[in-house]
Amino acid sequence: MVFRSPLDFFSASRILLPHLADGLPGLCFSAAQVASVCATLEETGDVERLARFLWALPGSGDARDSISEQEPVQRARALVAYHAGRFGELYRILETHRFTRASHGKLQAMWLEAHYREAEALRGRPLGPVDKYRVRKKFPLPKTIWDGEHKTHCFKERTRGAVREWYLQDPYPNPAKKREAHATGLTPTQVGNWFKNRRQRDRAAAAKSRWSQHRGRASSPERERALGGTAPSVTDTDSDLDV
DNA sequence: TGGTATGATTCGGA
DNA sequence: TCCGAATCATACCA
Repeated sequence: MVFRSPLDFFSASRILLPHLADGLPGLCFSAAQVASVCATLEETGDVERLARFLWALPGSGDARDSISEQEPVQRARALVAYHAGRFGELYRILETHRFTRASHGKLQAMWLEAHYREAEALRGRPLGPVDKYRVRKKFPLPKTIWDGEHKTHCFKERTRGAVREWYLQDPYPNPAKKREAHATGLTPTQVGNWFKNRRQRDRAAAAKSRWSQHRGRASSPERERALGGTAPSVTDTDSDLDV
């Protein structure tokens, strides 16, 4: 019989030698083969089988140590802990083993999702985007699953000042002007977004101030009703609101 | 923790 | 393709 992979071997041995059941991997597989089985089971999404396989690995000794050095094995342990809701164990695995960049995405998702679930259970309600942001701030990703690179969200004050100047000159920049913005380190898309957001927020502010003036003049409930009773939409008559 | 400012994204319309 | 509107995501402050 030819086995294409350790997983084939694992499957076949369970059929041919059921009395040995899951006791096989620790006895028969090299650390590399155990890692390969873990990776394959993880890929197939068969977490239950993965859990049984891990459970059957040697609990102590040199064999265990060499198996534990394998990244796919630690990744599998983390996955099983996550699915079993053993979040403490998941965090310990993620914090105490250095993972390669290729694994970061998946492990980061697990780290965050586990913390979200704990926070949800604690609060008894689903988390909104802001709640999730706060959870992320409270439990930053460990360096073992993150390259430490921060993404900047806000533009530099100098950059913002320059774009503000252009906006005052012309709130509708042409493509050439957007490309000019390259000097500030922004992409044309970023410049376009900035102008679009600025126009939208200026219109909203103008509409709001017009509305408060209206309200100031509305002295009776009848007049209030005549004006519609709600603030005018920012979609109304933009022409006279543009900066 | 709520409020707010700000950059990015999505979607429909012209 | 560009626009406005709505909304999301992130960051910060009180």
